[in-house]
Amino acid sequence: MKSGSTAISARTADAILVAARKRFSSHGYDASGLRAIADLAGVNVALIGRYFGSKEGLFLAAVPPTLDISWLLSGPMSEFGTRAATIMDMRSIRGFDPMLALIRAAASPVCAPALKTALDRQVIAPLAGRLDGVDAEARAGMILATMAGYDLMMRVIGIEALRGGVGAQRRSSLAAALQHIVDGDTGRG
Amino acid sequence: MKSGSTAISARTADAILVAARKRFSSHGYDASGLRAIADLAGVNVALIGRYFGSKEGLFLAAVPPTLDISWLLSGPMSEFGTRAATIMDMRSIRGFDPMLALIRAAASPVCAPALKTALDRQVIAPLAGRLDGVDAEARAGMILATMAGYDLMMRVIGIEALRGGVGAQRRSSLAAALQHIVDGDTGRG
DNA sequence: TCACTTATTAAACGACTGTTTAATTTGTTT
DNA sequence: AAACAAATTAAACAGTCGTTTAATAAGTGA
Repeated sequence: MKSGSTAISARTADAILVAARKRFSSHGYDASGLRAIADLAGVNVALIGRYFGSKEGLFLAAVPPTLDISWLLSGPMSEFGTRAATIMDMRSIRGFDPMLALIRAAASPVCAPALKTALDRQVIAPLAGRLDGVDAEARAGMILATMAGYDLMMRVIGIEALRGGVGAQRRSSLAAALQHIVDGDTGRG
Repeated sequence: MKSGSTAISARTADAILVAARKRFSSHGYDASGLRAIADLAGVNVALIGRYFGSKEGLFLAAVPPTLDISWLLSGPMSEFGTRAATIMDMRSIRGFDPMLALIRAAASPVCAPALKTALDRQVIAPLAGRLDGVDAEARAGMILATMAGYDLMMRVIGIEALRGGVGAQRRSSLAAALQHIVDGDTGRG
Protein backbone atom coordinates (compact mmCIF):
# COMPACT_ATOMS: atom_id res chain seq x y z
CA MET A 1 0.00 0.00 0.00
CA LYS A 2 1.31 3.38 -1.01
CA SER A 3 0.50 5.72 1.87
CA GLY A 4 -1.47 5.69 5.09
CA SER A 5 -4.80 4.68 3.67
CA THR A 6 -6.92 2.19 5.58
CA ALA A 7 -6.44 -1.51 5.16
CA ILE A 8 -9.56 -3.66 5.14
CA SER A 9 -10.58 -7.27 5.35
CA ALA A 10 -13.93 -7.92 3.74
CA ARG A 11 -14.57 -10.90 5.97
CA THR A 12 -14.05 -8.90 9.16
CA ALA A 13 -16.00 -5.90 7.91
CA ASP A 14 -18.95 -8.16 7.14
CA ALA A 15 -18.81 -9.74 10.59
CA ILE A 16 -18.95 -6.26 12.12
CA LEU A 17 -21.87 -5.28 9.89
CA VAL A 18 -23.82 -8.42 10.79
CA ALA A 19 -23.24 -7.89 14.50
CA ALA A 20 -24.14 -4.21 14.25
CA ARG A 21 -27.41 -4.98 12.47
CA LYS A 22 -28.41 -7.51 15.12
CA ARG A 23 -27.54 -5.19 17.95
CA PHE A 24 -29.11 -2.08 16.45
CA SER A 25 -32.39 -3.85 15.79
CA SER A 26 -32.59 -5.54 19.18
CA HIS A 27 -31.25 -2.80 21.44
CA GLY A 28 -31.47 0.41 19.41
CA TYR A 29 -28.76 2.86 18.43
CA ASP A 30 -28.09 4.62 21.72
CA ALA A 31 -28.10 1.46 23.79
CA SER A 32 -25.71 -0.36 21.46
CA GLY A 33 -22.16 0.12 22.69
CA LEU A 34 -19.36 -0.37 20.21
CA ARG A 35 -17.70 -2.85 22.55
CA ALA A 36 -20.84 -5.00 22.63
CA ILE A 37 -20.98 -4.97 18.83
CA ALA A 38 -17.29 -5.80 18.57
CA ASP A 39 -17.63 -8.67 21.04
CA LEU A 40 -20.60 -10.03 19.10
CA ALA A 41 -18.51 -9.90 15.95
CA GLY A 42 -15.54 -11.47 17.71
CA VAL A 43 -13.16 -8.60 16.95
CA ASN A 44 -11.55 -5.71 18.75
CA VAL A 45 -13.33 -2.39 19.23
CA ALA A 46 -10.66 -0.42 17.43
CA LEU A 47 -11.45 -2.21 14.19
CA ILE A 48 -14.85 -0.52 14.03
CA GLY A 49 -13.19 2.85 14.04
CA ARG A 50 -10.69 1.74 11.43
CA TYR A 51 -13.26 0.20 9.09
CA PHE A 52 -16.22 2.53 9.49
CA GLY A 53 -14.72 5.68 10.98
CA SER A 54 -17.25 6.18 13.73
CA LYS A 55 -20.37 4.74 15.30
CA GLU A 56 -22.46 6.89 13.00
CA GLY A 57 -20.52 5.59 9.99
CA LEU A 58 -21.16 2.03 11.11
CA PHE A 59 -24.88 2.65 11.40
CA LEU A 60 -25.05 4.32 8.01
CA ALA A 61 -23.30 1.37 6.41
CA ALA A 62 -25.33 -1.24 8.27
CA VAL A 63 -28.98 -0.19 8.41
CA PRO A 64 -30.15 2.23 5.67
CA PRO A 65 -29.18 -0.06 2.75
CA THR A 66 -31.42 -2.77 4.21
CA LEU A 67 -34.54 -0.61 4.20
CA ASP A 68 -36.59 -1.69 1.24
CA ILE A 69 -39.87 -3.41 0.50
CA SER A 70 -39.16 -5.01 -2.85
CA TRP A 71 -40.19 -8.34 -1.32
CA LEU A 72 -43.65 -6.87 -0.82
CA LEU A 73 -44.17 -5.28 -4.21
CA SER A 74 -44.01 -8.45 -6.25
CA GLY A 75 -47.51 -9.77 -6.64
CA PRO A 76 -50.94 -8.23 -7.18
CA MET A 77 -51.62 -5.07 -5.22
CA SER A 78 -55.17 -6.26 -4.67
CA GLU A 79 -53.69 -8.67 -2.12
CA PHE A 80 -51.07 -6.32 -0.69
CA GLY A 81 -52.79 -6.05 2.69
CA THR A 82 -52.94 -9.74 3.46
CA ARG A 83 -49.50 -10.33 1.97
CA ALA A 84 -47.91 -7.59 4.07
CA ALA A 85 -49.77 -8.52 7.25
CA THR A 86 -48.84 -12.18 6.87
CA ILE A 87 -45.15 -11.44 6.47
CA MET A 88 -45.23 -8.87 9.27
CA ASP A 89 -46.57 -11.48 11.68
CA MET A 90 -44.37 -14.33 10.49
CA ARG A 91 -41.09 -12.52 10.99
CA SER A 92 -38.85 -14.06 13.60
CA ILE A 93 -37.67 -11.69 16.29
CA ARG A 94 -34.23 -13.29 16.33
CA GLY A 95 -31.42 -11.92 14.23
CA PHE A 96 -31.68 -8.73 12.21
CA ASP A 97 -34.92 -6.95 11.48
CA PRO A 98 -34.73 -3.73 9.43
CA MET A 99 -38.07 -2.40 10.67
CA LEU A 100 -37.11 -2.79 14.32
CA ALA A 101 -33.74 -1.18 13.66
CA LEU A 102 -35.56 1.73 12.05
CA ILE A 103 -37.95 2.21 14.95
CA ARG A 104 -35.31 1.86 17.65
CA ALA A 105 -32.89 4.25 15.94
CA ALA A 106 -35.42 6.90 14.96
CA ALA A 107 -35.02 8.81 18.23
CA SER A 108 -31.36 9.47 17.56
CA PRO A 109 -30.77 12.73 15.64
CA VAL A 110 -27.72 11.31 13.89
CA CYS A 111 -29.74 8.41 12.46
CA ALA A 112 -32.97 10.13 11.47
CA PRO A 113 -31.71 12.01 8.38
CA ALA A 114 -30.21 8.89 6.81
CA LEU A 115 -33.34 6.92 7.62
CA LYS A 116 -35.49 9.56 5.99
CA THR A 117 -33.45 9.51 2.79
CA ALA A 118 -33.43 5.72 2.61
CA LEU A 119 -37.17 5.47 3.25
CA ASP A 120 -37.99 8.10 0.65
CA ARG A 121 -35.98 6.38 -2.07
CA GLN A 122 -36.34 2.70 -1.20
CA VAL A 123 -39.83 2.52 0.26
CA ILE A 124 -42.06 5.52 -0.47
CA ALA A 125 -41.08 6.00 -4.13
CA PRO A 126 -41.32 2.37 -5.33
CA LEU A 127 -44.49 1.81 -3.31
CA ALA A 128 -46.13 4.97 -4.62
CA GLY A 129 -45.30 3.80 -8.13
CA ARG A 130 -47.49 0.77 -7.60
CA LEU A 131 -50.46 2.71 -6.25
CA ASP A 132 -53.31 3.81 -8.49
CA GLY A 133 -55.43 6.85 -7.79
CA VAL A 134 -54.74 10.23 -6.24
CA ASP A 135 -52.09 11.16 -3.69
CA ALA A 136 -50.00 8.05 -4.26
CA GLU A 137 -47.04 9.40 -2.31
CA ALA A 138 -49.08 10.40 0.71
CA ARG A 139 -50.81 7.02 0.72
CA ALA A 140 -47.47 5.24 0.39
CA GLY A 141 -46.34 7.21 3.42
CA MET A 142 -49.44 6.13 5.30
CA ILE A 143 -48.80 2.47 4.45
CA LEU A 144 -45.26 2.76 5.77
CA ALA A 145 -46.49 4.59 8.85
CA THR A 146 -49.14 1.95 9.52
CA MET A 147 -46.67 -0.90 9.28
CA ALA A 148 -44.12 0.89 11.43
CA GLY A 149 -46.74 1.84 13.99
CA TYR A 150 -47.91 -1.75 14.13
CA ASP A 151 -44.39 -2.97 14.84
CA LEU A 152 -43.77 -0.18 17.33
CA MET A 153 -46.83 -1.11 19.33
CA MET A 154 -46.76 -4.87 18.95
CA ARG A 155 -43.06 -5.78 18.96
CA VAL A 156 -41.36 -2.87 20.73
CA ILE A 157 -43.96 -1.85 23.29
CA GLY A 158 -45.65 -5.24 23.43
CA ILE A 159 -49.32 -4.28 23.13
CA GLU A 160 -51.16 -7.59 23.14
CA ALA A 161 -54.45 -6.35 21.74
CA LEU A 162 -52.74 -6.27 18.34
CA ARG A 163 -51.80 -9.91 18.55
CA GLY A 164 -55.51 -10.41 18.01
CA GLY A 165 -56.82 -13.89 18.70
CA VAL A 166 -58.42 -13.75 15.31
CA GLY A 167 -58.97 -17.04 13.58
CA ALA A 168 -57.05 -17.75 10.42
CA GLN A 169 -60.25 -17.19 8.48
CA ARG A 170 -60.89 -13.53 9.18
CA ARG A 171 -58.61 -10.84 7.79
CA SER A 172 -56.46 -9.19 10.40
CA SER A 173 -57.01 -5.57 11.33
CA LEU A 174 -53.58 -4.76 9.92
CA ALA A 175 -54.36 -6.38 6.57
CA ALA A 176 -57.68 -4.55 6.34
CA ALA A 177 -56.15 -1.20 7.21
CA LEU A 178 -53.33 -1.60 4.70
CA GLN A 179 -55.57 -2.80 1.87
CA HIS A 180 -57.92 0.11 2.42
CA ILE A 181 -55.10 2.56 1.85
CA VAL A 182 -53.97 0.67 -1.23
CA ASP A 183 -57.45 0.69 -2.69
CA GLY A 184 -57.65 4.42 -2.16
CA ASP A 185 -61.16 4.53 -0.74
CA THR A 186 -60.89 8.07 0.51
CA GLY A 187 -64.48 7.98 1.63
CA ARG A 188 -65.67 10.95 -0.39
CA GLY A 189 -69.39 11.41 -0.36
CA MET B 1 -39.58 15.86 60.42
CA LYS B 2 -39.26 12.85 62.66
CA SER B 3 -36.68 10.58 61.06
CA GLY B 4 -34.69 10.33 57.88
CA SER B 5 -37.58 10.46 55.46
CA THR B 6 -37.29 12.59 52.35
CA ALA B 7 -38.22 16.23 52.36
CA ILE B 8 -39.97 17.58 49.31
CA SER B 9 -41.03 20.83 47.77
CA ALA B 10 -43.99 20.48 45.45
CA ARG B 11 -42.94 23.52 43.48
CA THR B 12 -39.50 22.11 42.74
CA ALA B 13 -40.80 18.63 42.00
CA ASP B 14 -43.19 20.08 39.45
CA ALA B 15 -40.43 22.08 37.79
CA ILE B 16 -38.40 18.89 37.42
CA LEU B 17 -41.39 17.02 35.99
CA VAL B 18 -42.08 19.76 33.46
CA ALA B 19 -38.45 19.86 32.37
CA ALA B 20 -38.28 16.08 32.16
CA ARG B 21 -41.38 15.90 29.98
CA LYS B 22 -40.00 18.48 27.57
CA ARG B 23 -36.64 16.79 27.36
CA PHE B 24 -37.98 13.24 27.07
CA SER B 25 -40.32 14.19 24.24
CA SER B 26 -37.76 16.21 22.30
CA HIS B 27 -34.61 14.13 22.82
CA GLY B 28 -35.84 10.72 23.98
CA TYR B 29 -35.05 8.80 27.13
CA ASP B 30 -31.50 7.65 26.48
CA ALA B 31 -30.33 10.99 25.12
CA SER B 32 -31.75 12.96 28.04
CA GLY B 33 -29.08 13.39 30.68
CA LEU B 34 -30.18 14.13 34.21
CA ARG B 35 -27.96 17.19 34.28
CA ALA B 36 -29.65 18.61 31.19
CA ILE B 37 -33.06 18.07 32.78
CA ALA B 38 -31.92 19.62 36.04
CA ASP B 39 -30.47 22.65 34.24
CA LEU B 40 -33.73 23.10 32.31
CA ALA B 41 -35.61 22.99 35.61
CA GLY B 42 -33.12 25.38 37.21
CA VAL B 43 -32.18 23.01 40.02
CA ASN B 44 -29.30 20.76 41.01
CA VAL B 45 -28.93 17.22 39.67
CA ALA B 46 -28.99 15.66 43.10
CA LEU B 47 -32.57 16.82 43.63
CA ILE B 48 -33.79 14.44 40.94
CA GLY B 49 -32.39 11.50 42.85
CA ARG B 50 -33.86 12.79 46.09
CA TYR B 51 -37.33 13.44 44.67
CA PHE B 52 -37.73 10.60 42.20
CA GLY B 53 -35.13 8.06 43.25
CA SER B 54 -33.67 7.40 39.85
CA LYS B 55 -33.89 8.35 36.19
CA GLU B 56 -36.35 5.53 35.68
CA GLY B 57 -38.46 6.80 38.57
CA LEU B 58 -38.49 10.25 37.04
CA PHE B 59 -39.67 8.90 33.70
CA LEU B 60 -42.39 6.80 35.30
CA ALA B 61 -43.67 9.83 37.19
CA ALA B 62 -43.44 12.16 34.20
CA VAL B 63 -44.63 10.40 31.06
CA PRO B 64 -47.03 7.45 31.59
CA PRO B 65 -49.68 9.48 33.45
CA THR B 66 -49.91 11.83 30.46
CA LEU B 67 -50.75 9.07 27.99
CA ASP B 68 -54.47 9.30 27.37
CA ILE B 69 -56.88 10.18 24.59
CA SER B 70 -59.85 11.44 26.52
CA TRP B 71 -59.60 14.65 24.49
CA LEU B 72 -60.34 12.57 21.39
CA LEU B 73 -63.20 10.47 22.68
CA SER B 74 -65.62 13.31 23.32
CA GLY B 75 -67.70 13.81 20.22
CA PRO B 76 -69.30 11.51 17.66
CA MET B 77 -67.17 8.57 16.59
CA SER B 78 -68.43 9.05 13.05
CA GLU B 79 -66.06 12.02 12.88
CA PHE B 80 -63.22 10.49 14.85
CA GLY B 81 -60.91 10.31 11.85
CA THR B 82 -61.07 13.96 10.88
CA ARG B 83 -61.06 15.05 14.51
CA ALA B 84 -57.96 13.01 15.33
CA ALA B 85 -56.14 13.94 12.13
CA THR B 86 -56.85 17.62 12.64
CA ILE B 87 -55.50 17.64 16.17
CA MET B 88 -52.52 15.50 15.18
CA ASP B 89 -51.50 18.05 12.58
CA MET B 90 -52.22 21.12 14.68
CA ARG B 91 -50.02 20.12 17.57
CA SER B 92 -47.11 22.44 18.17
CA ILE B 93 -43.75 20.74 18.34
CA ARG B 94 -42.63 23.04 21.15
CA GLY B 95 -43.01 22.01 24.75
CA PHE B 96 -44.20 18.61 25.85
CA ASP B 97 -45.82 16.08 23.54
CA PRO B 98 -46.86 12.73 25.05
CA MET B 99 -46.91 10.91 21.72
CA LEU B 100 -43.36 11.97 20.87
CA ALA B 101 -42.20 11.03 24.35
CA LEU B 102 -43.78 7.62 23.85
CA ILE B 103 -42.11 7.04 20.49
CA ARG B 104 -38.69 8.29 21.56
CA ALA B 105 -38.69 6.26 24.79
CA ALA B 106 -40.06 3.03 23.34
CA ALA B 107 -36.61 1.69 22.45
CA SER B 108 -35.51 1.73 26.08
CA PRO B 109 -36.26 -1.55 27.89
CA VAL B 110 -36.83 0.24 31.20
CA CYS B 111 -39.56 2.43 29.68
CA ALA B 112 -41.42 -0.04 27.49
CA PRO B 113 -43.24 -2.00 30.24
CA ALA B 114 -44.64 1.13 31.88
CA LEU B 115 -45.65 2.50 28.49
CA LYS B 116 -47.44 -0.74 27.67
CA THR B 117 -49.42 -0.67 30.90
CA ALA B 118 -50.36 2.97 30.51
CA LEU B 119 -51.41 2.52 26.89
CA ASP B 120 -53.50 -0.55 27.68
CA ARG B 121 -55.41 1.17 30.46
CA GLN B 122 -55.58 4.77 29.27
CA VAL B 123 -55.80 4.40 25.51
CA ILE B 124 -56.76 0.94 24.26
CA ALA B 125 -59.45 0.21 26.84
CA PRO B 126 -61.38 3.51 26.69
CA LEU B 127 -61.04 3.66 22.93
CA ALA B 128 -62.23 0.08 22.47
CA GLY B 129 -65.23 0.91 24.63
CA ARG B 130 -66.31 3.47 22.07
CA LEU B 131 -65.97 1.14 19.08
CA ASP B 132 -68.90 -0.83 17.71
CA GLY B 133 -68.54 -4.12 15.92
CA VAL B 134 -66.17 -7.04 16.27
CA ASP B 135 -62.62 -7.05 17.60
CA ALA B 136 -62.89 -3.69 19.29
CA GLU B 137 -59.64 -4.11 21.19
CA ALA B 138 -57.62 -5.10 18.15
CA ARG B 139 -59.05 -2.18 16.18
CA ALA B 140 -58.32 0.19 19.06
CA GLY B 141 -54.76 -1.07 18.94
CA MET B 142 -54.63 -0.45 15.21
CA ILE B 143 -55.88 3.12 15.69
CA LEU B 144 -53.16 3.77 18.25
CA ALA B 145 -50.59 2.13 16.00
CA THR B 146 -51.66 4.21 13.03
CA MET B 147 -51.44 7.47 14.94
CA ALA B 148 -48.08 6.55 16.46
CA GLY B 149 -46.72 5.42 13.12
CA TYR B 150 -47.85 8.67 11.54
CA ASP B 151 -46.00 10.69 14.17
CA LEU B 152 -42.96 8.44 13.97
CA MET B 153 -42.66 8.96 10.24
CA MET B 154 -43.76 12.57 9.98
CA ARG B 155 -42.40 14.23 13.12
CA VAL B 156 -39.51 12.00 14.22
CA ILE B 157 -38.14 10.78 10.89
CA GLY B 158 -39.43 13.73 8.91
CA ILE B 159 -41.03 12.01 5.91
CA GLU B 160 -42.47 14.81 3.85
CA ALA B 161 -44.85 12.74 1.74
CA LEU B 162 -47.10 12.58 4.80
CA ARG B 163 -47.28 16.34 5.05
CA GLY B 164 -49.44 15.96 1.98
CA GLY B 165 -50.14 19.13 0.02
CA VAL B 166 -53.76 18.21 0.27
CA GLY B 167 -56.22 21.04 0.10
CA ALA B 168 -58.38 21.71 3.10
CA GLN B 169 -61.31 20.25 1.20
CA ARG B 170 -60.14 16.68 0.78
CA ARG B 171 -59.84 14.39 3.76
CA SER B 172 -56.29 13.58 4.70
CA SER B 173 -54.95 10.07 4.27
CA LEU B 174 -54.59 9.84 8.04
CA ALA B 175 -58.20 10.81 8.66
CA ALA B 176 -59.42 8.32 6.07
CA ALA B 177 -57.29 5.50 7.47
CA LEU B 178 -58.42 6.15 11.05
CA GLN B 179 -62.10 6.47 10.20
CA HIS B 180 -62.00 3.23 8.23
CA ILE B 181 -60.79 1.36 11.31
CA VAL B 182 -63.44 3.04 13.45
CA ASP B 183 -66.19 2.09 11.03
CA GLY B 184 -65.01 -1.51 11.11
CA ASP B 185 -65.20 -2.19 7.39
CA THR B 186 -63.23 -5.39 7.57
CA GLY B 187 -63.82 -5.98 3.91
CA ARG B 188 -65.36 -9.39 4.29
CA GLY B 189 -66.79 -10.75 1.10
C1' DT C 1 14.70 -16.42 6.60
C1' DC C 2 14.35 -11.85 5.94
C1' DA C 3 11.99 -7.64 5.05
C1' DC C 4 7.68 -5.51 4.47
C1' DT C 5 2.82 -4.76 4.33
C1' DT C 6 -1.61 -5.97 6.14
C1' DA C 7 -4.48 -6.90 9.92
C1' DT C 8 -5.53 -6.98 14.65
C1' DT C 9 -5.00 -5.98 19.41
C1' DA C 10 -4.16 -3.93 24.11
C1' DA C 11 -4.25 0.16 26.49
C1' DA C 12 -5.16 4.64 27.42
C1' DC C 13 -7.56 9.11 26.58
C1' DG C 14 -10.96 12.66 28.01
C1' DA C 15 -15.73 13.22 28.44
C1' DC C 16 -19.93 12.02 30.09
C1' DT C 17 -23.27 8.85 32.67
C1' DG C 18 -26.45 7.98 36.93
C1' DT C 19 -25.91 8.05 41.67
C1' DT C 20 -24.28 9.19 46.38
C1' DT C 21 -22.14 11.67 50.22
C1' DA C 22 -21.35 15.50 52.83
C1' DA C 23 -21.59 20.37 53.34
C1' DT C 24 -24.41 24.55 52.92
C1' DT C 25 -28.07 27.49 52.43
C1' DT C 26 -32.90 28.65 53.39
C1' DG C 27 -36.95 28.87 56.22
C1' DT C 28 -39.47 28.37 60.41
C1' DT C 29 -40.09 28.10 65.34
C1' DT C 30 -38.91 29.03 69.99
C1' DA D 1 -31.38 35.76 68.00
C1' DA D 2 -30.61 31.10 68.70
C1' DA D 3 -31.80 26.48 67.48
C1' DC D 4 -33.56 23.24 64.53
C1' DA D 5 -35.46 21.17 60.47
C1' DA D 6 -36.17 21.55 55.54
C1' DA D 7 -34.33 22.28 51.15
C1' DT D 8 -30.65 22.77 48.04
C1' DT D 9 -26.04 22.51 46.46
C1' DA D 10 -21.08 21.28 45.39
C1' DA D 11 -18.15 17.60 44.86
C1' DA D 12 -16.81 13.14 44.24
C1' DC D 13 -17.74 8.20 43.00
C1' DA D 14 -17.28 4.28 39.92
C1' DG D 15 -18.51 3.09 35.45
C1' DT D 16 -19.17 3.42 30.45
C1' DC D 17 -19.00 5.94 26.28
C1' DG D 18 -16.66 6.77 21.47
C1' DT D 19 -12.24 7.42 19.88
C1' DT D 20 -7.17 7.29 19.34
C1' DT D 21 -2.36 5.81 19.81
C1' DA D 22 1.15 2.63 19.82
C1' DA D 23 2.51 -2.05 19.88
C1' DT D 24 1.83 -6.87 18.29
C1' DA D 25 0.41 -10.67 15.27
C1' DA D 26 -0.46 -12.57 10.81
C1' DG D 27 0.34 -12.92 6.06
C1' DT D 28 3.23 -12.45 1.69
C1' DG D 29 6.76 -12.12 -1.75
C1' DA D 30 11.95 -12.10 -2.44
